Amino acid sequence: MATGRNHRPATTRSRGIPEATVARLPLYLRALTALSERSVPTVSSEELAAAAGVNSAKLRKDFSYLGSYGTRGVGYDVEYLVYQISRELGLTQDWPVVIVGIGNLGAALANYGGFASRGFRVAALIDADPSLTGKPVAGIDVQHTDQLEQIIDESGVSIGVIATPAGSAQQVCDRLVAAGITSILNFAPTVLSVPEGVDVRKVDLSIELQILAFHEQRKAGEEALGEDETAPPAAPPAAAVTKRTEPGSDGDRPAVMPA
Amino acid sequence: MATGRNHRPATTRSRGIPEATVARLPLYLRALTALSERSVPTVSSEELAAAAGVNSAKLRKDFSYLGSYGTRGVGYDVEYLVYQISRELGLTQDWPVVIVGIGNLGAALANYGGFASRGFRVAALIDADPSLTGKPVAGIDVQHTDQLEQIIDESGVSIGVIATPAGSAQQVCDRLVAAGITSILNFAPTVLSVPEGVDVRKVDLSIELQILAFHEQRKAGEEALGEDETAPPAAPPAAAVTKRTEPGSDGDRPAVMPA
DNA sequence: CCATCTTTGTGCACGCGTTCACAAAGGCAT
DNA sequence: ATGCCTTTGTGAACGCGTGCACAAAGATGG
Repeated sequence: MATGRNHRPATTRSRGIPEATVARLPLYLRALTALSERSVPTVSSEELAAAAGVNSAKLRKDFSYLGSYGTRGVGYDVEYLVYQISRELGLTQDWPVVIVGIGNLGAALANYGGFASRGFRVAALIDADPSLTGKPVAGIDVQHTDQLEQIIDESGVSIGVIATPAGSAQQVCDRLVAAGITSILNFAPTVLSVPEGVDVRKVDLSIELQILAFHEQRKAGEEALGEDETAPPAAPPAAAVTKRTEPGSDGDRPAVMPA
Repeated sequence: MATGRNHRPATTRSRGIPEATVARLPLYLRALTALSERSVPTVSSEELAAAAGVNSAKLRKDFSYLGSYGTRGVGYDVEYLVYQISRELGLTQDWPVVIVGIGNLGAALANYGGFASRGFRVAALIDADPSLTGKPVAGIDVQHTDQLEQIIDESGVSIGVIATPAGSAQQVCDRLVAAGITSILNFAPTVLSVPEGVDVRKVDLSIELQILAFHEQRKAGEEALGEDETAPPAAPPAAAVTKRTEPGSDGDRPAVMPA
């Protein structure tokens, strides 16, 4: 089995900044950017917290990890804070990104305008389908998987986006890592196995919907109480379960992949 | 200010099941489905944990919240577990879903085959652009925003997906909620404000990339140690910051929206 | 029927994250 | 200059989540 890697404590305090705080910095940055565009000079923690959708105490503690950038009695200087957070997140430099798997989702990602504005630049598009090779998507010619290593080597990208079917994801991942990629954003519904030192973040629409369904069911169950909620459908070892998923119809493509 | 809502403890133990466990159930379900398709009858917690990318102790504890579905010395019956988790997540019933905002992403979502296999059915597509009205996307005719309330009322959906630009998101959200939607998956880069009882989950590609960039920067900084890492760029109140984001270019559209 | 071996289920401890509450700090008006 | 008022920054408490480690349970072979 090719698993067992990719398990760090998940609490790696990178330079003393808690992971939970890092995950919220982009939220603050977005809210601050909006304020900046409206030429608002300063904000209080209360206002900014409301705009970011978090607790004000949490926000202040988050900022305290970055340093004392506020002024008591006044608040935070918007422009200065934008810069500080941008710098902390590493957004003051340019991050070339390669997208592998130019299906419906990959194409959508390539067209995403929010990349450039945050310092992310789509450096290359790669797909295994020969019929796509050479065709422009979002103004960039799609290149064939065969040249993956060469492309990464030449463009010097360190962040890869995987938007391939699940079946190819691990293979693509391995090649990306071997070619020098150290950060991967994975849209394929698979658990990727990577060596230590490589970061993987995953986005899975299906999972989010399932979590919503859980809460939705709970809400419905509370209203119409007294349903046949607790009725064991079959014997534990007996396996006469209505399978909803016919083989091959799912778990094969990432969220948002076309047919 | 129209904020201050949408803040529940985030630790709502729905029926005793921790939120963190609920978030992992879809992972287990996916791994189990794969095993089921390979006709594997039983799995141990160790094997399944490896396939799902989690700790085996964590997995056992997660399952313990659902009940004692395993057999000591043997493991878990795959089919039975698939059913139990599906039932717990509410996937044994059909969940009609409405997608609002048929841009590049919305269209990609509409084409996503993983919906149906998990019990999610795209009931309607809605967009504000009149030129899209009536045109089929993924076999479904796009309908105009004017009919939003009517559509939701007739189709009886309870889950809505927002893939509109950020500027329209809150307005769309309000209308969805008013029409009876109680669960929202938000792709727009905005903090949605919803009344109590409505669940919102957000997916933001830009945020994920920024988190990756942070770690990537940290990795690079550790290698090339001794950089001018700690060099305050400007005075705090002075605001001569190189703004990377020109107004309107960002924060206006959800991740994966076309131009 | 008994012994052995595997694997579950969980009690317990630990650590991170969140929140409260308040003292310190700075602006501002008088 | 002085006092008041606002807001930050943080010490401390609490709660959830995670992982260890082991006892209980059941299957399996003799």
